[in-house]
Amino acid sequence: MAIPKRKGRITTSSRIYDTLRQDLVNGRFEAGEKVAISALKQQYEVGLSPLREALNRLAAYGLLIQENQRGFRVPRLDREELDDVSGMRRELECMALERAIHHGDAEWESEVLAAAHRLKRADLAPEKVDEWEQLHGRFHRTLVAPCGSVWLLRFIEQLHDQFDRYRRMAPEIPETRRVLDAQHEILVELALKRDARGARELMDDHIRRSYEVALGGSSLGRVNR
Amino acid sequence: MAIPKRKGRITTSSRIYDTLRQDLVNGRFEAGEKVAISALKQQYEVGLSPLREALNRLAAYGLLIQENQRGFRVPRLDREELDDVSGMRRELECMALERAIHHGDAEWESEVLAAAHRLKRADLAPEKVDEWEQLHGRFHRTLVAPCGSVWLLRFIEQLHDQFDRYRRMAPEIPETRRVLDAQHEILVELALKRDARGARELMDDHIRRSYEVALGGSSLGRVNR
DNA sequence: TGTGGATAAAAAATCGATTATCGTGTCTAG
DNA sequence: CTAGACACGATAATCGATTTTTTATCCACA
Repeated sequence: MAIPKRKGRITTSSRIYDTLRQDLVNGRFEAGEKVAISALKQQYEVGLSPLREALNRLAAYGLLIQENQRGFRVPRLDREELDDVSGMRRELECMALERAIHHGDAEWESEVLAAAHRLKRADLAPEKVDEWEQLHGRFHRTLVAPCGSVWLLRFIEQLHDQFDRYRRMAPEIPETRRVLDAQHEILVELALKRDARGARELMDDHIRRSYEVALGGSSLGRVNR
Repeated sequence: MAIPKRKGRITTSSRIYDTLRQDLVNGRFEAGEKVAISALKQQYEVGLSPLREALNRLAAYGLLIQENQRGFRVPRLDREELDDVSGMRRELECMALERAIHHGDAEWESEVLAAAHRLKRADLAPEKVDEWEQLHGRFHRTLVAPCGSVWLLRFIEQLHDQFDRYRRMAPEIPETRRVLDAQHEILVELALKRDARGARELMDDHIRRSYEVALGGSSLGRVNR
């Protein structure tokens, strides 16, 4: 994979961090797999130091597990973990949405509308899935952006990344996909109408349904525990 | 400062991480200060690589700010930030306490009692403040431990560290200190009585009062913004 | 057959040195 | 004078090699 070299004040370390984060969220690594540092080194064509710094950051962020003297591992996919992440997403994202609806101004309304539109118009071709994911993430971020708490946003982002590890493993369920997409539209409506209560409930349902989808993948739905 | 050279499966990197984390939380660095890497290297007697890895982790954790090509800085103390941290602490810690009261078993009750007792009996001498802080942190962690969510605990821990940067700068207010200590006792009572509602409210008040204390330090109380 | 222990191979962590970038002060053209 | 180019010392980032630790392998011996 070619990594764009040379781009302003970007350090190798942060470049490889971004790339790895994407790849981890998108499930390009086997869950539970041990990270072969020297393999990554070759694969991404970076040196050891920036690579290790990136891995350290990813571990602190929760996308890797660091074990002293025995390197890094990709966290396993675990039913309980998914339950936890989903539950917290519901708590925090609903909280944030409610606050955003209180504080958001006209500019926010415009951005929400724009983000929703871009998402709706996005190319659904399988090879463009990354692009769709990008827009989807941005839509959700835009929605809660003016919640007034930097830390809340930070936690939500983190949970999103965790959640997406599961969801992106899961097979598509066209039926549910349609519902989820429709909910995006309604979320916008409710947000613009400043219906905090309604938006909150819808967001809760939205995440619950996404959870159902995420559960479908990675054989966590089965009784394998 | 001598760092204990423990054997076992501890890496230099994680050792220096723990030490720096402590020192950052305890305000041993000037807020806003630029981290002089080579100075730390000497001061803590470690190599560059493990030191940089630790700094990267701390930045991902939120105790440092990383700016590409210009190293690391200690975050400034900022009134809005403290408001945010306190607000989130109230939301999350109350949530966790309520859940812990639901799920906690007899073993938990014992541990809460023990932790509270150790805290109460702790030496209050100024040179033993680190020890008290240790016990205080452990008490709060024990209280919410069985909340059922690993991520919730993780976030709370992170917010605690942020909060303590402010609180430990602040001057003692013996009056308030007495009230806060008394609240610890009552929190235990309410927890054992499984009075979720009451405990929640008290925890909220507890954090509000701590906030008042934290605000006192670092000249954030003044209208300097 | 299985267990313990020595040892070799592999991987992780760390070091010492090099390279790239920033910040600052100085100089010069306009 | 002043804006901009340039050079240089300081600092951050990265590299290549070395040390330390873990993991795998093999063999003696009960």
